[in-house]
Amino acid sequence: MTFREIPDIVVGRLPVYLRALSRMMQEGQSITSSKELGERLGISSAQIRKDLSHFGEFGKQGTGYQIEYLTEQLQRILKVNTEWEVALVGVGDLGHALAHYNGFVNRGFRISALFDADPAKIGTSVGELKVMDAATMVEEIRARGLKVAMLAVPADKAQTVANQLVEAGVKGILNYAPINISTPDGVRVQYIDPVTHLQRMTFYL
Amino acid sequence: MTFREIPDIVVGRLPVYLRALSRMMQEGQSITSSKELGERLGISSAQIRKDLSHFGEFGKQGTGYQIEYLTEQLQRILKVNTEWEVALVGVGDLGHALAHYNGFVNRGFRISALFDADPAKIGTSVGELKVMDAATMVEEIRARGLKVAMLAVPADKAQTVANQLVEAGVKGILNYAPINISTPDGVRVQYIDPVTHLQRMTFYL
DNA sequence: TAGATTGTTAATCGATTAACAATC
DNA sequence: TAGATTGTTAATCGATTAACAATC
Repeated sequence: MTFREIPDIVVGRLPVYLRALSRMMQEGQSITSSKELGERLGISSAQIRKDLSHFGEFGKQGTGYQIEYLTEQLQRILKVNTEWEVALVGVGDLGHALAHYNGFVNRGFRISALFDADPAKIGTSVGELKVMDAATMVEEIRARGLKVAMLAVPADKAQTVANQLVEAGVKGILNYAPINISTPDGVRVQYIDPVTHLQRMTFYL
Repeated sequence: MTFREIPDIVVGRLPVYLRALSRMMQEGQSITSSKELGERLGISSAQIRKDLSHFGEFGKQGTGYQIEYLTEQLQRILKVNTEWEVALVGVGDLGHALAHYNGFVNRGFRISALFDADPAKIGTSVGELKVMDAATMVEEIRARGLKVAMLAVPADKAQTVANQLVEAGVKGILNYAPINISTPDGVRVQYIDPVTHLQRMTFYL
């Protein structure tokens, strides 16, 4: 029952459950079952029940799950019941799109600092934020106590910037650069590379 | 040895291998080993050898793998040795960023058609492409024979547009909308939702 | 040759599923 | 009560790893 024993693959499915539950709630539904949720997601009902059982008992026999209650519990488990302030490094096209993205709202994250090394970009405004000089990044992130960052810099800068983020105390990095980066134990990295996803599909075509 | 027997999880790692190999090649390296590649990626050397063994024998005992040769083979296996033309639906901030993204080059993909339903966007230029009316999408995609599409529309439009893409003959959809979509057998969907990735990290913080 | 590394087998490990008692 | 669905156990299934003969 301690966190260490929870398989990472289970943790990875919780956000997907959470997203589907939020959707159901938006649609006015108040109760669901592992069967219904599974059908929506293409996952077996047994797996959903098993996954949830790692964390406690959230349902009721014969009835299912109160969507609002289960949502709250999953948010608590994933620690997204409060809002994490996120640093965004690299304010190119992708960085702009992320800075304007309104999909973070109510899902536990808010971009609160922008950094770029390009003098032409430093000081400009993107949404409500001003782009700060990457040279001040370590200091700034540390002072604000930011623990999560998104990396949207070119591939050949990614490892260097990642090292700085680690130095600044960041513990989770969402890496948009199409390159693997290495970090010390205790620092998590997630990758978003559209091409790897596309290549995974073309195999089957 | 037929494709049906290859585990999907293995297919999912091939693009990662390919990316690392390209990087090594860029760095002027010409030979690598499963050990070295594994260390770069945080994967065991045995797993890399096992994964590759599903498709053939690409290395040489005592030496390792010729990076150029292995790259070619992986490109062929993933069918990215030629360029896929990709339709992009939804030309908001994210769509713009994707349209301008130069990371597709030499990795098997090229965006060749943009669609949006917003009259204010239809006819405008993004890069070298003109935004087309979403109303003509099914026809246009079918006529061009496009098989791959990226979906960057709001969540509440995603399923409807996905249905149209399927109707148009698309077999692979990269979905940026934060919602699960359902498609018939034979149509693959991959998801990119930054928030699910972030939530997966905060669990451990 | 000596050293290194592959491809593959068998063992281990872990994840998924089926089934069902408990119970709402 | 009858029907439905949970949480959990045990069985099944699949993926990873360790080990090593083959051989460059």
